[in-house]
Amino acid sequence: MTERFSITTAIDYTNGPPHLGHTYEKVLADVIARHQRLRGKEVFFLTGVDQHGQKVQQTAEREGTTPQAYVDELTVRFRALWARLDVDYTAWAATTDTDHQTCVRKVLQRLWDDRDPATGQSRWIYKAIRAGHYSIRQEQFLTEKEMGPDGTFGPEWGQVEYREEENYYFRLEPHREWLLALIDARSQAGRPFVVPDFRVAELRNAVEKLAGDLCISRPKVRLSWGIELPFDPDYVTYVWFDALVNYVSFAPGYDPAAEANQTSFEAWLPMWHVIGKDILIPAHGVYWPIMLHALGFTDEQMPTLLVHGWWTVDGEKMSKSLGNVVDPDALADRFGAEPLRYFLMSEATTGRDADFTEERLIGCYNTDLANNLGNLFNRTLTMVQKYRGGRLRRDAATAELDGLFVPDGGSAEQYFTDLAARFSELPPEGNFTEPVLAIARLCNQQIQEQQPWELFKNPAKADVLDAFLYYLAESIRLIAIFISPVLPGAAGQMLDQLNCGSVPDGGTERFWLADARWGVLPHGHRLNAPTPLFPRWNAAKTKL
RNA sequence: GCCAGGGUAGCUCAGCGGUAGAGCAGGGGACUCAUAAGCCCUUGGUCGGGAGUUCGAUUCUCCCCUCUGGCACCA
Repeated sequence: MTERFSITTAIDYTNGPPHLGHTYEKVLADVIARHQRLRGKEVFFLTGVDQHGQKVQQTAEREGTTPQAYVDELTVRFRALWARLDVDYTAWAATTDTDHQTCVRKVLQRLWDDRDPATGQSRWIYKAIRAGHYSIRQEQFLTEKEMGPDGTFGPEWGQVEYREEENYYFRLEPHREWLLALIDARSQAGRPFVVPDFRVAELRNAVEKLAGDLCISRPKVRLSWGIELPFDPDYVTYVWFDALVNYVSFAPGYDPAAEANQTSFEAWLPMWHVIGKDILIPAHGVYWPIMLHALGFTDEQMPTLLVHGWWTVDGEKMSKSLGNVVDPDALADRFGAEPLRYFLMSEATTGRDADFTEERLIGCYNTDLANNLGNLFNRTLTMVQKYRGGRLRRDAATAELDGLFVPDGGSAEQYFTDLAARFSELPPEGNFTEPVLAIARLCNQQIQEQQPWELFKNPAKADVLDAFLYYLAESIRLIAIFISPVLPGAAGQMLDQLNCGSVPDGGTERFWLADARWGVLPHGHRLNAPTPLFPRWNAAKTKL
């Protein structure tokens, strides 16, 4: 059976347009998903939007529209951006979707119905009254630690009122020891629960200090924009049991009412969740695994959390008040979607914060894409056209070139096999651009070394020239395959220029790691004339 | 205050016990197939500071400074 891989992103809150951070996360997940597909896996890739909650309700009211109309409009913008950036998800999560709402209600019902035989009470959910100061803006009760020295609350909380309110709570503490054991076991097994693993200790600390339970409801009288609790129509679900459930509600074949997970659904577990560092603790690192555990998911079915950092702009935190929020659409307008994808993936070290500057984006584009990759394609194809009328000879004396590309004198076959194996083993948080650039650099070096223009002048060296051109053609075909997760569009153009309309063993997929081996282009194969893939960006052009 | 992660060439980072590395940026050179790209050479670092262990420390231990996250406390 085909191996499976599933990956999700956080779902974005539809209270404002998408920014660079949203974009990075989706591109990161897309690149990982494409890499897995390249390896022949069947991929489930879920992303989407979180549309409920008080802020949406309030903004919609303020703008004189309905919450649904308001979120629909923003949702279109998110989807349009992902389409433009070639984010190739297989399922779309929107929390106002009927199936999702049904699933959330079933999940809650199941936990509500899971009774302790001794008391007859639900083992996981209970109702309780809580009194205290409540921030309307932040939708939460405040504790003493938020109170200032003078007994008042800071302006960041907005209007604060004293309130007595009855709500439903989800028990967290009974799962603490289990979660600690899971975190430790996963680290010991070499596949940490949180990647990169330097965040594991952070999460562990948070779990050790876990206290109190999770409030999962809001009275309808003050928040109507949400999913009604199945066991109490006076309440709607508060964010986590709505938003987090999307990971399973939109997955194929999940049925919360079933005793055990269905095999059709289990086949997609465990999942990778790509999230920002701000929502690791407590949402994804604490609430979510505990929710899954209460629902009967096994330890083996628990996800891995891939936690990425944030983007700053010119060294400063992105914020609306600073006015430095980067609009991904504007960047794509100016520089193109693919260069933007490339920049995001090569500039950021997964897990850490990264800085965006326009200079770096342009520098990265010119150096890597125009000068290195693009120019390599252009010069290679041009030489094949000029020296051999566009045709390759596969049967030339390749043995003469063995060892040129490999320090220890290995064969071309071995070289390609090793490269493909190494590329295949890249972890999801790995660097997908540098290994490809390394191949391009090697090719550029070898061109200088072999001096094909001299070989061309010497009829006695005709065989060597043929062999060398074939070697270059195969190398750039390999590059096209390897770079395809990051630059799917450009990689397609690369194969077009190589006249690889359909890849031999690729089946329905155009990019297939199985094709990343030596000697695929047939004898007499005709390459197309080159067109520059990434025209060099210069300052004059920016003024156009 | 506690926990974790950083502090290595101008920039982004790798190395993590045995004479300091890569890419980019800067300087010089030879070449011409190419998007004035590429290639070669090169400038540049007492590897945050101090002490210790060791034949030997960027690499291990301790202390300190500093940045980033998380947690807590005071109020």
